[in-house]
Amino acid sequence: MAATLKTHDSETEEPTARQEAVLEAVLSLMVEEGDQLTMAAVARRASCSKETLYKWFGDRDGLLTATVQWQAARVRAGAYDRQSLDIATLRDSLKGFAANWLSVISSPTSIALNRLAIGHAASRKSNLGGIVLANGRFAIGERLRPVLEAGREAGLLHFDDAETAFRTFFGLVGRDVQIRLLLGDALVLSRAEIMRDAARATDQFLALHGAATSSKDDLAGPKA
Amino acid sequence: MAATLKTHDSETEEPTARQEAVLEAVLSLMVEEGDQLTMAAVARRASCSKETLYKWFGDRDGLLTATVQWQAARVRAGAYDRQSLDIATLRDSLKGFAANWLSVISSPTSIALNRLAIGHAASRKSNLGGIVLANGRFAIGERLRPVLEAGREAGLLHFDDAETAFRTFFGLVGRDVQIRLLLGDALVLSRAEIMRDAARATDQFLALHGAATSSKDDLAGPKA
DNA sequence: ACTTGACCGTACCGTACGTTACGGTTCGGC
DNA sequence: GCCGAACCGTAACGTACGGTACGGTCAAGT
Repeated sequence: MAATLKTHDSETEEPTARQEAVLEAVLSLMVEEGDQLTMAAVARRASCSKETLYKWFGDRDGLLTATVQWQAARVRAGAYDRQSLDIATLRDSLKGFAANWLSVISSPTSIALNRLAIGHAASRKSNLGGIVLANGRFAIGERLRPVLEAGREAGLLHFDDAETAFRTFFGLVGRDVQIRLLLGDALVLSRAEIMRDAARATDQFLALHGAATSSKDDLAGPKA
Repeated sequence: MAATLKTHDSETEEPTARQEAVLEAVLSLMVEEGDQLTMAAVARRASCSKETLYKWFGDRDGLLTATVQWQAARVRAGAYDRQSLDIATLRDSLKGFAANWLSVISSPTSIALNRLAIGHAASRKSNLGGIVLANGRFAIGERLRPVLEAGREAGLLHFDDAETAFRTFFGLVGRDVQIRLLLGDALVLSRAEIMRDAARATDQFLALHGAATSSKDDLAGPKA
């Protein structure tokens, strides 16, 4: 028997294939219909009964939580290992992170998911926003931190606080993209544009924190 | 008689004082309860009848639209006139814009309003997201553009495209603040932090686009 | 063949909420 | 003092949807 996915709060058993099909249905429904994310619609789309939904996921919130967690688990891209860390490798790593992040936040799935989580954050219940944050913004922060630290140790980067440096990078990459997309702006990012923006953001970040411009260190954290 | 506010789509008559009180009630309810933004609750909070709400605003969407437009109209801060444009004045202008923007996006009102608009953008109806975008992100872009252009004409700034330069500034200022707040992260920005972040973002922007660092021009738009 | 259990499809229930209707009150104009 | 318009408070209606119950089907085990 596939135990209820939501026995506790953080207990995350792997969903079965059939259950994954249900989550896929939730996701597709979220992306296509946006609004009509009703239990009946999910059951119809997934060709399963509502009773099964409730048995597997407890309630509507459990289903949404499971969907968010499942999708979040799929997003993780491969970690960038620090090989011979020269400036070219570092730049490529940063560009890779930037391009990956832009791809994620501009994908219809991410947009729908973030809209859902934001709507949920308005009401207090069930921490969808926290899950999305932990697996999006904070996950990429944790994955990028070692790269930045390694860059600093190799003398390629200068900054005081890795977190602050990351947030600068985050801002340079994302700019107004996510908020515009969430608010329904018809902004399309082609693959080429993503690569171009990733390169631009990386160059800007290196201009601020790269070792080449040694006189810019203080920009990492002005003395309050 | 106070005509219905939503006779057409873009026809925006000024609300009367009493109507403003209603909109204020909507806003406060949105901020406090987040979720429970029901017509009955609005009527109760505003001490008016539901019938009056429907007479004035047509339907729920009309009420929300009127609220968003009314709030948007209040946000406009004074435009910064270009006096003697030296580098100190320019820096102060940029810092002022940054601090103002950070104050806006971190205010409970803005958070609630953006959540509402984002939730609405999921369903296709009634362009709340467009209104918020037009009066937020794009309005500040339009107001900042002349400052940037003047800075360039005065030889204080270097960039190819004002829009691109603005988006860089936007990213440096906002970073991850808005998305984190929208997703319910307990991030508090004190007045001092806002000022510090505004200064940091301004310094970073000037490091990228300021005339002092003449070798960084190409960062405004790398050649694909 | 019979039982068991997982599951589908559908009908059903209760509630929340948008919307409408209506009686009562206040107030400006005559 | 009377009338009508604007408005308040509340009740009522219809619907959408979360959640539950139940009968029917299929497959596996005995």
